[in-house]
Amino acid sequence: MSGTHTEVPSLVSAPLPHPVPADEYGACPVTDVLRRIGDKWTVLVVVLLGRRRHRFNELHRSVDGISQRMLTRTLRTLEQDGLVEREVHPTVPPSVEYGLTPLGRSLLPPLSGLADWAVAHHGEITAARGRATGEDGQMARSRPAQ
Amino acid sequence: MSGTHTEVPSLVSAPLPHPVPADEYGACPVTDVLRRIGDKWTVLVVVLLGRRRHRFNELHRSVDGISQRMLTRTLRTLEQDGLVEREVHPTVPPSVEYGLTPLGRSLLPPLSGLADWAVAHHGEITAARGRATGEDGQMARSRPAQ
DNA sequence: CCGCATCCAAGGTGATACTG
DNA sequence: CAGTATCACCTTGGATGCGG
Repeated sequence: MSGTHTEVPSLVSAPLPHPVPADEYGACPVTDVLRRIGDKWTVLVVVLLGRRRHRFNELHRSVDGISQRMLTRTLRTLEQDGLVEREVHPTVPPSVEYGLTPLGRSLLPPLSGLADWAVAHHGEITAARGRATGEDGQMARSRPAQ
Repeated sequence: MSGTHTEVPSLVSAPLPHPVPADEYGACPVTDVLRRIGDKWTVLVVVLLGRRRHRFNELHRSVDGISQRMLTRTLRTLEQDGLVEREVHPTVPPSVEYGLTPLGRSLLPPLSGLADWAVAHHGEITAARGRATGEDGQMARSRPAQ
C-alpha cells in the first residue's frame, strides 16, 4: 500500500468540530461515547442484548465474572443513555427483562466494525506489547520500563 | 426496525469466542481493545496522527487540555501496542516526531465508523441522559439517583 | 428474583515541579 | 524541546451483606 489513498473515512480527513476543544467530555461526542462503552462490561452486555432480550440473572449467568453490582451499574448507565430498555413484570417474584432500544441496536453495526478490527489485529497488538515489555531483558529502545 | 433483519454484523450474530470467558482481559480481544482506546485521550491522538505526523509539543498544543504526563503515557501505550511510531531526530534541541504505523492506520476506518455513530447520536444520548437524571425533580421511574 | 448500600483496592487523570 | 517524578483526587471495579 503506497499511493492508494484508500478513501479516507470522514473523521480522518475532516470532522473534528474545532481543532480540539476537549474542555469537557460533552465537547467531544466521540470521546464521550468511547469512554462510555470503553468500560469493562458494557460492550459484552450490549452484544448479548443485541442477540435477544435477557432477564437480569440470565445476563448475570451469561457474562459470568461480572458482579451484581457491576451488572446493575452497567444496565443503569445504558438505560440512562437510552440504549437499553427495562421492562418490569409485576409478578412475584418480580422478573425484569432488558432489551436494546432502536438507538441501542443502531450501535451494533459500527461496534461490530471495531470488534472485527480488534479480533483481526489483536494478535499484532499482543505481539507488539510483548516486544516492548521486557521479554528478553532488552527494551525496545533503551528506555527503562515505565 | 420491524421485519428487516438488516444483515446482522458478524459480532452480533455469531463471534463471541465462548459463551463468555471474560476471565482475563486478554481473553476477549474486543474488550481489551475497547479499554485501550476508551481512555480519555487515545482516540484524539490517533485521529490527529492519522492526519499527519506530529511533534510532541505540536500534539500538546493541538489537544490542549491534556497534560504532558498524559500525552506521554498515551503515546507510550500506543507505541507499545504498535499503533504509533516514534522517530527521534538527534538535533539540539531534540525533536521527536510521532506517526501512525500501518497497524495504526488500519484502525482509522472502524474507528471512524464508531465516531460517525457518536456524532450522529450524541444528541439522543444527551437527551436521554437529561431525561433520566433529575431535570424536573421527577425521576424516570421512582428510583433515587444512583 | 432483583437490586441497593457499604467498604475497599486499583488504576486513570491532573497539577506542579524538576531534568537532559 | 521532550520528557520524568511526585502527590492527590476521582472513577472503576470487586466483595459482602441487607431489603423489597
